[in-house]
Amino acid sequence: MTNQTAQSLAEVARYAGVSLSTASRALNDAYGVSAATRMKVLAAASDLDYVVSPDASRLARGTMGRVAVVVPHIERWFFGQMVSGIERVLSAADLDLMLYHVGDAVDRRDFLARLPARRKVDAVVVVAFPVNEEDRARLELIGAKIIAAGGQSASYPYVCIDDYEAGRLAMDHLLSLGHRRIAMIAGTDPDQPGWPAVSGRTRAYEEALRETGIEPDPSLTRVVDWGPLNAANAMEEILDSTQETPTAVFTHSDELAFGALRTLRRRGLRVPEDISLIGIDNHPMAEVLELTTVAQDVSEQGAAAGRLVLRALAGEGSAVAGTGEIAPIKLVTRSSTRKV
Amino acid sequence: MTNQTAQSLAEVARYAGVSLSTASRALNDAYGVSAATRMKVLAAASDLDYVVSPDASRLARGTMGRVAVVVPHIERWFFGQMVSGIERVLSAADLDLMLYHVGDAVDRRDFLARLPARRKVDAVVVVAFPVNEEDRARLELIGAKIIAAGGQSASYPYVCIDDYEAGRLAMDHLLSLGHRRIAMIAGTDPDQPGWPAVSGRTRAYEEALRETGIEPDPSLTRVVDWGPLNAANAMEEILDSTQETPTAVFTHSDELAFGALRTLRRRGLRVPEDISLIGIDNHPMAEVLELTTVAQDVSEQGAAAGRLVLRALAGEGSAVAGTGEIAPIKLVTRSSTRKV
DNA sequence: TTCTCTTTCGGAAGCGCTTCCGAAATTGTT
DNA sequence: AACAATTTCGGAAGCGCTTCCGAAAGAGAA
Repeated sequence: MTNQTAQSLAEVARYAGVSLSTASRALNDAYGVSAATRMKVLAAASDLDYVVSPDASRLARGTMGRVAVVVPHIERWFFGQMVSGIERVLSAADLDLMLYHVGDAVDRRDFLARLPARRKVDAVVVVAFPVNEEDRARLELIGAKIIAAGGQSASYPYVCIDDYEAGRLAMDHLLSLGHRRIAMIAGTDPDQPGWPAVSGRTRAYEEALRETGIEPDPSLTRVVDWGPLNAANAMEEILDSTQETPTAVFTHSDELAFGALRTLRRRGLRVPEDISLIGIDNHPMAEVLELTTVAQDVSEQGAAAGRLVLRALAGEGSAVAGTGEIAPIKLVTRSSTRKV
Repeated sequence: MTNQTAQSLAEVARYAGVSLSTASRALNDAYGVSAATRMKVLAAASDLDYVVSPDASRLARGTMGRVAVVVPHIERWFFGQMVSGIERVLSAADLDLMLYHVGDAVDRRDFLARLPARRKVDAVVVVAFPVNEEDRARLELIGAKIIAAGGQSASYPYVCIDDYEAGRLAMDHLLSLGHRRIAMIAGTDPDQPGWPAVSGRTRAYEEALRETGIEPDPSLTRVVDWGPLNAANAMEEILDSTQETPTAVFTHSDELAFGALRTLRRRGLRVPEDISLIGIDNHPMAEVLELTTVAQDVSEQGAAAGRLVLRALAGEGSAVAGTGEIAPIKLVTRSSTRKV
């Protein structure tokens, strides 16, 4: 029974003995076609192993059924989690996800100059990545909704954590353990010039200290590109540049903490006996390395972003500019921190 | 100068004062249209901020310009790297990448039942993930090329490492350091039933031992789902179930090694003083944790897979079934292994 | 200057589908 | 049984583009 495959609706219609339009209706509308003929068409379609060409369908219908997801780094944990969450809800909604890697400023320019005008997508999700007013305007002009994930925005709906709160959770934890001399390794992305240079996490560090009556010591602070090795170097610098070793280190992310951890171990400093260490993320390796951290569910944030897309496409008012979701965070105490 | 945007080629043609067909040719063919008129059209297009609708273009042309990338886990390092490499070459070739997450067998069934028939893509790259003969046939029927990444296949082009070789590199390293009592933590994916149960890495373990005159001891071996924590447990089991502690541990991946490392540390076993540890991958954390490993460049494998796609689409004979690329691997010696 | 050979361009068909519109068939009403 | 109200279905236009084909225009040859 090698039943041939139908490549077009026309073939199915002919096979079913109805007109093209009726066949189309049977497959979609479901109205204006009798149950009997619908069955006939459906049977024919199944017989011929036919499925509509979504492209032609959309061309005629005028919608895309696709959403772009733009990430600055595909390979990092955070972005993988995010994409995974987004994919989950988009695929459930039968939307296709087109992945775009936009590394540096050049890429970004290129991407925004091309995709938008190409009207290939109904929406674009930008992950931890800024879109300026002009680009936003262009995108909206062609009817593409914008959603931000992993970063706040006044111009479009977003989902992210409260970076300041996350920082405070970490810092307050250290302070409550009695730590006073606390170093910080801050993460930054040189390729994202538009991104707020000083994140809420840094602000949290400074304010938490000041509220405890401590003036932040610049020699205890380093700003590095995300990545464990950079943090490892920063940790060395910090240890070298100060006479009095800090009793705790707050890093902007777990991956930075891992790097710091390496340096500490190499220097013979035990964690947490000699020095406490805390990160942010709850990266899977954090559990393995017993790192105390501020947990966030990135995959779930991705899912939330996906839901924002769905709402925006449905034209619901709830997905308007500035409407954001703040994802929950939570201190996860492991054995990398202890009383001073 | 709020120049309005053109939504269709027709508008551009009118604006440029040429016919629709001429405008189309000016934008594509580049043949059969004089330089002067081409300039006119190009100027008009630029004036009106116009870009062709790739969908309509493809509908008319009959090609998709898209390739599906199917991964069982988006969020893991390996897959992130792979996708990142694929994306790099596809986007350079102006192909869109549609990402599909296919977790378990149900997803797989669903995916293969839908996408193929939907003729949405020109090719599909399956990452570390089996496609049976029937599915392959269906995909080819609709003209979609298949490429495998991170796994071998007799039915379509692939790119992967030689797992056996990788395992041998690791095992031979340990053996050459004098280790004789070597444990193994093997990785497996319960959601990938079609995947070879016993990978080349396991075979390498056994053969390397036997060649040295050692009969593999089952109590020194565990097979776990990928993920550090599982490996941590496996490591505990191994330590518990044997009187004589192994002098070295070979894990199928670095992430498994990380988990094993945790257990070893907790048990007070020093690496490498008391026990040597080796993995496969050269995961970024391996450098941080000083793990000796067998390095592979996964991103580059992704890029290679992308190139295979390009060749397959170009109809080149070099991308035929079974034609594979074996990516290079290399032992990276760090301080987690030493002479026994 | 007249007649070919090219080159350049417009017309029109068609990609596979949706959907408006009106004709035919069916059902209900009196 | 005759007529109106529905329902079901086919015809055809059109989504935005590509491309074949042939006409018009320009260039070259005689």
